[in-house]
Amino acid sequence: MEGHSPRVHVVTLADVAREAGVGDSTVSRVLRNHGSFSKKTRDRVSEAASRLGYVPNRLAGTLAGSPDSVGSRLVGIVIPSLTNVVFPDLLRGMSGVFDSAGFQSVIGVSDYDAVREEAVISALLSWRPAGLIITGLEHTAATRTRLKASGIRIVEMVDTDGPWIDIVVGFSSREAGSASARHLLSRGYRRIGYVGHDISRDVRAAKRLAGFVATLEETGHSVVDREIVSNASSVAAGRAGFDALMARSPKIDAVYFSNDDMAIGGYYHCLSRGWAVPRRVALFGFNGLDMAMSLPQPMSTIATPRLKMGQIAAEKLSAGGPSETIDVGFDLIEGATA
Amino acid sequence: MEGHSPRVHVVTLADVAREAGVGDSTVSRVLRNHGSFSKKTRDRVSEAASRLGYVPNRLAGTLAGSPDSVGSRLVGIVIPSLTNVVFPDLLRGMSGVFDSAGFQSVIGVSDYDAVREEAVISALLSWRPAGLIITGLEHTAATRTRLKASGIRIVEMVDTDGPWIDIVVGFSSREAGSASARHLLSRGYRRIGYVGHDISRDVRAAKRLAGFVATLEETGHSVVDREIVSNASSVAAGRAGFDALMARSPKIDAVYFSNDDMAIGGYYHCLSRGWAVPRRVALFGFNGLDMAMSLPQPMSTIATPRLKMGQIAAEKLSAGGPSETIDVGFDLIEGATA
DNA sequence: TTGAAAGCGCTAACAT
DNA sequence: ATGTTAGCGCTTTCAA
Repeated sequence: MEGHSPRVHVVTLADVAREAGVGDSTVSRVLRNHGSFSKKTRDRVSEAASRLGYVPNRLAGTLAGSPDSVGSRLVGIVIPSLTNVVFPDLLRGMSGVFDSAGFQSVIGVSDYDAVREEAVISALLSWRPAGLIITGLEHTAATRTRLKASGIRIVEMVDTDGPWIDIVVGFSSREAGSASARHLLSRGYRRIGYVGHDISRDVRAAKRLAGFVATLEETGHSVVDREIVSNASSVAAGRAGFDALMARSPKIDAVYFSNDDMAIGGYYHCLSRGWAVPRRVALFGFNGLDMAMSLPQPMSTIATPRLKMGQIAAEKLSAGGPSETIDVGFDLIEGATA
Repeated sequence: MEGHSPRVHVVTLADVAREAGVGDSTVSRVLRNHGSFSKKTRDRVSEAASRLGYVPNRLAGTLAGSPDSVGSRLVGIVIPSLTNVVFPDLLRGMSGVFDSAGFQSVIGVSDYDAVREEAVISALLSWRPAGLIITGLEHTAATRTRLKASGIRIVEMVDTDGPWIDIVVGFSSREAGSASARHLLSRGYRRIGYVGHDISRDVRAAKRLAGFVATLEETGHSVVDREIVSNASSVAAGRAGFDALMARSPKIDAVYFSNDDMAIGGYYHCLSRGWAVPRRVALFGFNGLDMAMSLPQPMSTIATPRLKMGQIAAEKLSAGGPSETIDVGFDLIEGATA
């Protein structure tokens, strides 16, 4: 800290009060437009405040605030990753709602790791947020306990398959996998492969695969071969995985990908190889990304209501109703690739 | 709030002190591992703390903290949008640094609007952050004044073309545009078009275009036709804009896009039309996204060090050196599309 | 090594 | 309608 800051005196509420020639509490009332005061004092105060460039200290405000109003106008958000487009979309959904509600969000990234998540949640809790929005239902026992003990609103978003804490907003990952399997079967594909990214960390991708496999097996079918790349999902990873899979099992007639990024990689590979899609091989993704739906042949995939989930999660957090589970569902997109 | 919370008593430092049979300040010292205390008390205190499930209240801690330690372990981040992949990448870069430094980040979205930005920054400032990372150099006069008066570290990231406040981490958008123009000219393209998204809001896209046009004109050339779509940038928008442009000016031999998303749309259109790239028409993007580089023909584009910018921005914010401008540069990728 | 006491900047009774 | 007085939960002198 050298560039500026010769120990800047930050303007406080007391400074404003002195400047306006009124008491502290009057300033507080005027600035929060709460309680009663004459029109004249209102003007004097707001004028003094802006003349001094007063910025209220929310830390102090929240600390002093009534013990009823649990927490501040801060909300904590925990997402597994910023790499995956899905999460920025969720944030975007919340953003609108929180903006109009006057909430600020503190964001933590768990990196798909329940232990890191525990640490991140502790850190967020120490800011005494009004509530927490977290991703998925898989948490450590300690996290679950601490969350319940916190007494604040907890929203778990994205997935609905499992035990929850307070409010859940999402859809069934397992069911999404099943629906994908049913679609491929109904189209007549029988030699089905899978290309996925590191699934030990992405629990929901694992659940989709589980639902997918279960549905195939219920009808006497199976995944004939699978290729798991060790990295996070990406177009490049999908392309490499698909290449490896098809080289090993060329008779495969349809591939289920862990998500659209991966599936786009597969599609690019088909383009390069000159393979007709879906004649030579059908492709099925997950997410319903813009990039995937705008391909020369729109991807067959499952579109998830990410913005909507974010919005609902934010609304439920700020509203304060009973605990509940909201299933937002998903849409199977019958694209041109499967 | 009904699900749980029959007015939960949140454990305070005083509770821990009572439980451990010591004074408040002792607990404070032990928990922050600062000052001196016997090994015995250390154990008693930390045991009591974990038995009670104590979560320190950072609001109170920061408020009480020394007036020297400007601000908390909170940093404010302002980005224009969450839609554009670029910004999550920047956040990701910061995330790692802040995690290890024990900082929490509060994020605000300005929606490419200087007036909204002003409001967002005020809101962030009210949490008394240790510093602020904001995007770009274009701010309202009021924002600039308030930022300077705040006395905290301010990092402006992404762009270096213009007047700054404290620390700048980025590259020259104008120069990126120029480099793109030079590349297309050196490859022999002469009938050059432009397809862009709403540029009145995205200042940096406008600067790139300005640099691009200036360089063409310096060498006696010009942009023969341009198509601006009114929406935000997306693959679909790029495709539509490119279609319109080529329908109107079919003789165009190269197109400069406002970014990779848009350029991918153009590429998809060529695929659908069966146009050979770059023979029929060359394409040039901006950003260097995974999606663009993994195309059957890797996109010719400019890759920007987004993670690195985020990292450096975060480091500069936490480190506290003199004001400075750090130019991280960019890489022109000689792909297969131009 | 430890405790007591004085705030940090604000809000919320309670007076007036 | 407005001022006065306690705190909110913590950190930090300053004594002991």
